[in-house]
Amino acid sequence: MPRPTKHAPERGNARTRLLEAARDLIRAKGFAGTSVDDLCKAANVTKGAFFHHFSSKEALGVAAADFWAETTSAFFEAAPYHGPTNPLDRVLAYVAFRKAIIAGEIAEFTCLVGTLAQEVYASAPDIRDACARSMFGHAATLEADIEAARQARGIDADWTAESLARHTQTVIQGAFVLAKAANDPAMARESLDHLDRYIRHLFHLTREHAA
Amino acid sequence: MPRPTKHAPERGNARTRLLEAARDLIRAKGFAGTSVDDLCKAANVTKGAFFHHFSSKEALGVAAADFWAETTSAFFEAAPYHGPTNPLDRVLAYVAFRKAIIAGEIAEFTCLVGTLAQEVYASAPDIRDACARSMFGHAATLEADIEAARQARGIDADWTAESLARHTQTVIQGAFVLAKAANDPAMARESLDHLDRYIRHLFHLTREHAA
DNA sequence: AAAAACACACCATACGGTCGGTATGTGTCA
DNA sequence: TGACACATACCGACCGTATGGTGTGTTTTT
Repeated sequence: MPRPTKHAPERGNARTRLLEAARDLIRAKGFAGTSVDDLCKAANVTKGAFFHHFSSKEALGVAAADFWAETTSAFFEAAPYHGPTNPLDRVLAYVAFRKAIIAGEIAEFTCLVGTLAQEVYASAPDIRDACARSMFGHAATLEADIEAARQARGIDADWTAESLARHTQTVIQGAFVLAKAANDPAMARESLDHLDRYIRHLFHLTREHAA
Repeated sequence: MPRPTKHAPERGNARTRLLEAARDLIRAKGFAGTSVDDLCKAANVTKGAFFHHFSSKEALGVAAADFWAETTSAFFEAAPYHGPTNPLDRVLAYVAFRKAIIAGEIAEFTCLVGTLAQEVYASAPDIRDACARSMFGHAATLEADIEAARQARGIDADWTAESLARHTQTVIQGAFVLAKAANDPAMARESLDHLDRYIRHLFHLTREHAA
């Protein structure tokens, strides 16, 4: 038994709890709109702990983006869309999966690094770059399947796998913006249908083809 | 001659100058990251003038979104993409125009209401709704041409003009997010090429078709 | 014993907002 | 036409609080 002491929150994971609080609060209120005190309250730690683990609020922003990259990587690696043996089917399954997880509270399915980058791209280059690493790193995980599908189906494309992979992220990020403006997740799902249709067109698929 | 007085900035347009400052500063630093003092300094007015014209900072946010809606409406109405006689050509010309104006400083070509909505959608519903009006109002200006093109070309679509019009905005908003993260406008233009290709596919156009 | 992981009181400043006052335009009526 | 009343536009000092950040001390782990 780990012998809990007088302190209710377990010691040694304040950093993680702060990063989780950052992930949730920043998605709901933005970076500048989330104060250090807010984060400490949500993580159930004091300011001392905060500045013990992060040299500044901006440093937490960088760490939060890195944390997002790690957790989402693990999440998508474990996701079911890798199942199909056909590369193109995996790509379409990815889009379907992204659509499927757009449900519930907006703050819970939207993207931390998209929000963060849009807000601080000019005032906090370190955070922006961490966001870029997460976003484009995730896009890169799609490239191999897209390229394999392109060659397998002999598509003479005037686009690259890299470019199409990035475009999927464009649509997803834009879908989040419209969903927030309309306060309606359906607005985001709608655009993922267009993305699905676009990819099928690129690969000369009929709409009946099952993903 | 209007007889200028001892005051350097002309009297009577403080409100407009504040809205212009808001448009520029919020796009660069975000809403929460822009203070009332920042706005006053940029507009060359005092706080007294600010709170004379706006009851609160949030009220300014709403007014800035409305101001954006007005100015962009005028801008797009006067834009050259309305030239072609063919509705589909006008739609493609719109996409080309949107691509063409993505150049220079990021803060200067990105969308105020997209940034604003993404940041305050949960904490300031009034601002969010004003952003939605601007964004979806603009999208609606494309619907007629899309629908006309669909009928003219006899497309049996499983999508609506309304939905495709919104999707163009999704791609544009997402393109801005990626451009900010990568700190590179080319990242945004790239996705507009995919949007152009998608629309051509939807309408069974060959790539050679000139817009 | 030493280092890491906190807690907490405290600080300087920046923030949104208020308030009393002044300058400028505008309508009205003799 | 001019004088007065009134409204609008704007100024700038001030207020209470929230903010990011610090310093010192205490607890827990190694």
